[in-house]
Amino acid sequence: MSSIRVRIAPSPTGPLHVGTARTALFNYLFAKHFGGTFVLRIEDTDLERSDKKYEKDIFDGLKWLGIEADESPERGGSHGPYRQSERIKTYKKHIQTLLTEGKAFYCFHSENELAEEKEKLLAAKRPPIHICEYRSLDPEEARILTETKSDFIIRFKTPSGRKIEFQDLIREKVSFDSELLGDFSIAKRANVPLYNFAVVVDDEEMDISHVIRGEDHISNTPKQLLLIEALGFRTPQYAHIPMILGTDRSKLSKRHNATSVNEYREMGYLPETLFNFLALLGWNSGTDKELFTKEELIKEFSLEKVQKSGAIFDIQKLDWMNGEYIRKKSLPELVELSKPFLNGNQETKFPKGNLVSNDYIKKIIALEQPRLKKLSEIGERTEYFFRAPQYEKDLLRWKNMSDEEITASLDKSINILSNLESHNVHLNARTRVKMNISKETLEETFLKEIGEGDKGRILWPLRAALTGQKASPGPFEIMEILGIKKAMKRIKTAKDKIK
RNA sequence: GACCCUAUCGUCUAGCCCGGUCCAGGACGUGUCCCUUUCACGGACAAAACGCGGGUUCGAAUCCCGCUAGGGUCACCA
Repeated sequence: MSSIRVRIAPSPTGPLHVGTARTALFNYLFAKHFGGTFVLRIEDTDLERSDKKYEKDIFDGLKWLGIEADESPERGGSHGPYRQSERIKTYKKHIQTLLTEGKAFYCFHSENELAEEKEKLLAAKRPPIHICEYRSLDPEEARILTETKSDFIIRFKTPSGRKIEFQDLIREKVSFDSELLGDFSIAKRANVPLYNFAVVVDDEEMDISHVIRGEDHISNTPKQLLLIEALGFRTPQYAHIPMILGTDRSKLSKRHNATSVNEYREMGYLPETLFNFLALLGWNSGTDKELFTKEELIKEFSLEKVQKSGAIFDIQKLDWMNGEYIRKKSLPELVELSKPFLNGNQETKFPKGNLVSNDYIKKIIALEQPRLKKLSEIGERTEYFFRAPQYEKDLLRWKNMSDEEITASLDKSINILSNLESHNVHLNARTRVKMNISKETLEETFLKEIGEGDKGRILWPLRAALTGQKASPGPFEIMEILGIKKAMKRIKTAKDKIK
């Protein structure tokens, strides 16, 4: 059995797009499932638009997701170089072959002429394809012309009346008529290869066995097949995967969603979330299982289960899944992951002179772990642990309590707390260990004091005074971390608000 | 406009190849309830789909044809 080699070939003209990442993921899963090789090559012959900074973004994004290439510009490999810009010699050779065999020709039309022609055809409601008059120009004449004219491109002499068919691994049989292809371009100016030509050459020379790519490439396939045939190359297996759609069902665009992997990373999504989520976009295991580890995905993945129709990127499901993965994290891991999101707001969240211990952060994060959907939420949600909360006095009101009742409620809390506090001071003095009062003790004491009544009458104003939030963890857990002193201070502040 | 691809709950999808077990299953989201001072977590329940029209068949989400709708592609971008 011949070995499986797949590739992705992003062009570094923008940050790593989630669509590209998903294509990379499918290629990766497919290759790893069969113990094959995953190649990452960079399509950067379009120098004007390519940028090293984006190349790095692509490498980093893929690495962050856990999609490691076996061969790439960074890692090297047996089939390099892996940047198109470094493979120019190879392309030249094959362009020359096509030219001398009369399968390609020089075209001396100017861009303006071409644009005009296209416009006319479109206006006449005809397919805007270019069948070039230069295709039948005498090769010798053409060669002489290339010396005088600098502005020319090389086109493939598309045979007419051919039916081009291929078996797509996902869509079964797909067929095209060569008549609709026109004499497509394969290189510009001084032998700079164009996409359709370059992929074909690279795929051949890199021994690519399976081409798994987005559905938007279906219509490129017949051109590539023609080139493969003309050059006498081996034909890879094709699999065209559905597109990722925006909420309006069109191609995922910036207008409706974040589109780069990096943006999701910055929003506090975990790499395993995105890995899992992207894998499920257009593929499923055929079971009810939805949460998969990378290893499980590699084991389960198969092209037969890939969907044929496009899939909308549903951010709500992504949020849910991220929450699931956040809950799966061990606390120390989550603390490490959360730190960048806390440090980002160092100024406001950690006021000067208020050094916060790792232990303190750990406790806070433990409290938020079940509620978190995105790491980026952590800063805002835990702000009241670092500074006194700001809020309107009405927040303190439970149901329709009067101001007097609220004051009484807060007094009661102060009462309970000061009793506990003095008891604790004694205890700490005896054991010489300074300890906060545990949430269990707090809860037990409060519940005993409240008795059978409506717990909300005490607990809501208390929690509101502590956090200044409509929603938060419970007061006992908060006070355990915050300490009785600060808690009492906040309750007093609340009382002042009522007055 | 031409060509190509696609079509099950709002969304991701199972089922379709090998018609009956599907008055269509799961998940997200939504709603109600339970837990609960609040929010979340957890639990229970509910509403929610076979695009339309013709066939074939005793029987069609499943097979065939047409229509419609959506998307993609038609570069000296990739």
